[in-house]
Amino acid sequence: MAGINHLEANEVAKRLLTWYVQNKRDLPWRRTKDPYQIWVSEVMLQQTRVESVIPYWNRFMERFPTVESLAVAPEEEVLKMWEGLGYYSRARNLQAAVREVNEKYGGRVPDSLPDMCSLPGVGPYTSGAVLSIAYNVSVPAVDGNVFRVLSRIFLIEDDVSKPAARKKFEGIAEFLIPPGEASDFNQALMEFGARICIPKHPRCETCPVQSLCRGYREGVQDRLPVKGKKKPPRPLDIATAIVWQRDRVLITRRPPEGLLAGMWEFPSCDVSDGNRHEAELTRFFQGKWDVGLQVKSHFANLQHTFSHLHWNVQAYTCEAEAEKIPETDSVKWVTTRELTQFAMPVVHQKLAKSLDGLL
DNA sequence: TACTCGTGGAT
DNA sequence: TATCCAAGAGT
Repeated sequence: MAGINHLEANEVAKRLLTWYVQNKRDLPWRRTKDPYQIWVSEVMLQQTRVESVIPYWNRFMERFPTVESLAVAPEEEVLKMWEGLGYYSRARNLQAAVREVNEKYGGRVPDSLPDMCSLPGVGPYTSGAVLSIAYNVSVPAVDGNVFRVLSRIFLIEDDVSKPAARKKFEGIAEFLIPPGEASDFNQALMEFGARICIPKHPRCETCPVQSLCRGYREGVQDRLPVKGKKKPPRPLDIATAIVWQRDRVLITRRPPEGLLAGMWEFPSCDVSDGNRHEAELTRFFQGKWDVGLQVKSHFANLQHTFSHLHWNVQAYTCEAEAEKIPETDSVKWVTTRELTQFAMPVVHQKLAKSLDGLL
């Protein structure tokens, strides 16, 4: 292995493993060896904090405890269970993958890398994580923690935001795995990164591998890993119509692909071109349902920032001829009570919450 | 390769 | 307050 000898590797691995066994957190998905349940946890944990995932995973396991229970569930119910977690294509891909496992593999989660990796939503990290953690297969599972930990210990200055860096880190991570210890060791790398070798101000004073850490020795641990800077979110102006008909309000379902795919929302349109919101909303309803829309009053102004977008949402209370807007698979008239049954993005949940005062 | 795709918490 | 960013994958 490039610049790392066996003695060094063995010592680093041994100390991380020992530290993990003595210090690991009691997380709910660590109480099971069920590959499906571990898989679900890994998907939920993608780009998401442990504390956020715990209640979602507990509810999800209660409702969908097995591959088959998730495979046969209505997609809308799965999405509702995922509401608030973000990256909703994870839920759609997970169910598609589980259905594939149910049919092609008789309901047993694959224990081979090619099979696992071919499933939708299962990439190089998740496939390695499930195989190693659930089946103890000796494959690497390189996530953001592992990039950070290895880049510091071995002083690697490759830009980890570039896909090319992954190969090098996977090679080292695999090289480090003590024979027969893939499950604990891969989790040790991640747990260590989450608790000791943290992004800012790493706790080097209490670090079990301090004496072996090249980054610490050179005093550069705070500048690792090397990572390209993100672009700021692009601003987007949105106009939203709160359309009432007696005690019911109009909601529509977003398209099955793209931002917030399949989520329900109050009818909205992009008004970033600077046109007047009333005119744009009226045109939107005219084009979609061939119905007139009366914008009554400004209702709320909400800001919401996504990874790459910044929404400025202006919501208006409106009136329209409800008879001309029939319900379909993607159009519903619902009471505020029924609203809670539909998966909505957080920004529209906030609008929904403030609707109660309107009735 | 670079961009898309959410959310809430830490600094 | 602004920025970063957390157990990534798809295109």
